[in-house]
This record gives sequence, structure tokens and C-alpha cells, in this order.
Amino acid sequence: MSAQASAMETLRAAGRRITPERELLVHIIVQNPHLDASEIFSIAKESQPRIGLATVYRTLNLLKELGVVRACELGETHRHYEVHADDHVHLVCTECGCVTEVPLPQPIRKSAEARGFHVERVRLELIGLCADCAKRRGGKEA
Amino acid sequence: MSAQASAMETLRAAGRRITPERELLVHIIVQNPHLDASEIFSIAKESQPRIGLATVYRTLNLLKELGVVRACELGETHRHYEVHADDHVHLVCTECGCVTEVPLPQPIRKSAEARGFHVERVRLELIGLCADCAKRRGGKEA
DNA sequence: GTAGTTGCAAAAAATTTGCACGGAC
DNA sequence: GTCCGTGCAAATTTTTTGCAACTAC
Repeated sequence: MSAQASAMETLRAAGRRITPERELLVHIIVQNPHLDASEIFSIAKESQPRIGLATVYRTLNLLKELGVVRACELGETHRHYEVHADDHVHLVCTECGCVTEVPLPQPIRKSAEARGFHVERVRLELIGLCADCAKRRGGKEA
Repeated sequence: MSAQASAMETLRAAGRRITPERELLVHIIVQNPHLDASEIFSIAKESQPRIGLATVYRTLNLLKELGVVRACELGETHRHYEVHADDHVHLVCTECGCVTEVPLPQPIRKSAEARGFHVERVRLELIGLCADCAKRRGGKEA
């Protein structure tokens, strides 16, 4: 099942309605996993000029509550929304909010579960330079 | 070197001044790695009642630029600031902003580097229930 | 037909900025 | 002493909310 279909299914399962606006917004988020609210709004207006910014925020919040998307602020200031479907280590408890850290061993998920942590979503990030930029930079600067 | 000292050293190295406010704010962030801007402000006021919210934001932005702290939005809506020092996968390029994904293999860092990605910081997150909450929940609900 | 959704505009919250004073170097 | 950093208040930006109209179910 595609990420899009999966998201809509989650909406339906939660008893929420499937609207053209929601289809559109989810579609945009699935296609461009790294946009912030206003960017999503801009793109949405291209195909649905009458859509309101409030709808974007309301939809985004709904999708967050349902666990369909996740807001993330990377590096300096860029904040974006992305679908969590993929398997992508801080142990963040969704219940009490406590955060436990694991030493970062090999079988990440196993390690957490060995500590009794119930994993719902895994997310990893490596911040640095992609191959192209690392190459391009090459000589200059450290 | 402590995270606190390390952060102050980074400030000094960048030619920025070491002020009581910055010492205080860094201290708070190091001690409580999961606060948002207004929470940091509240705690700061306890020991420095005259500190301004603007200073918190300016300091937070400065520390982000210097790579001392990182803003992160977890789960639903809680956004916080934390020090990156630890080794904590999305390949996020700090240069062009592109984001590449890795299949999540065993030696995470090695895998990324094998793709030519220059890793600067590693960060992992597992979202779910901590052992206590998983146990407490136990019977009721899924 | 009913109740959840939407767009618009206004309200509230979050973040940034201008300016004069104070303190780090 | 100089210039960066600070507090305060105002400006700007971001996010939420109220309400009547609309539509998915």
C-alpha cells in the first residue's frame, strides 16, 4: 500500500473524512518529504487556489495526532513535515515524555527492545555533507 | 571537557563573548536537554529574574549557528533544544539541503560514508513507550 | 440530513528587531 | 575605552480560532 493510501486509510480508520484538501496535502507531503507549513501551502495553492492556510495547519496537526506525519527541525532553522512509514536513538516515551539514551550499538532496534522499550517508530539522521557537496568543497576550507 | 565548557569554548573560538546570560542558558540546556524556548526562559528567570525572552531566542539562534545545540520537534508538538556532543539516519546535507535515505543497515556510519556522505553528526530516535509505561499500560488498550 | 471540514478574517502565540545602556575584553 | 550583548517594547511571523457555508458519508 502506498504511503498516500496508507495515510488516507489511517484517516478513515480514525473516523475522519476523506476530503480533496486532505488528499492533496497528504500527496504533497508524500512527494516532498521536506517542506514546512508555508511551503506546503504554496504548492497546494497551485492546484487548489482557494485552499486556506488554516486548512494546512489543521490538517498537519490532525496528521501529527494520527501519527501519519512528523514535524522535524533540521540543522539550523529548516523545519519540515514528513510521513513516517519507513524505518528510519533517543528513547522518547510517548506516554510520560521521558527520554532515555542508548549507547548506539549495532542492532539498534533490538537493543532498545532489550531494555524494555516498546518501539513504535525508528528514525535516524546523519547530518553532514552529501557526496557531491563533499567533493565540490574538496580543496577549500576544512 | 564538560559539555558546558565545550560550548563556552566554541563561543570563545568564534570570537563571541562569554556572558553570564550565556553561561546560564547553556547550563540550563545541558542540564535539561529537552526544553523548549519558553521553558528555558522560565528556568533562567529563577536565577536571573531580569533576563529577557529575546536573549533566550538570540542565544538559542547563536548556539544553533555554532552547532552547539539543535532544535528538534518530537512526537506531537513538543519542540526542544539539546546539545549535540554525543553520538547519537537521513543524510541531510548542510550545504545543499538535500536529504538522502539509507536502508538502515548495521554499521550506520560506515554505510553512509561508503556512499560518499561526510558525516558530521549522527542522531537517532526511537519513538515509542519506555519500559515503565509499556508495563503500566499492559492489559488495557493495544 | 448531519456533523465534520473548509475558507476567510480576526485573535493569539511565537520569534525577531530597534534602541539605549551596561559589561566583557 | 570599544564594541558586543542585554533588556524592554514594538514589529513581524507563525499558528490557532470563530463562524457561516459546504460536502463527505
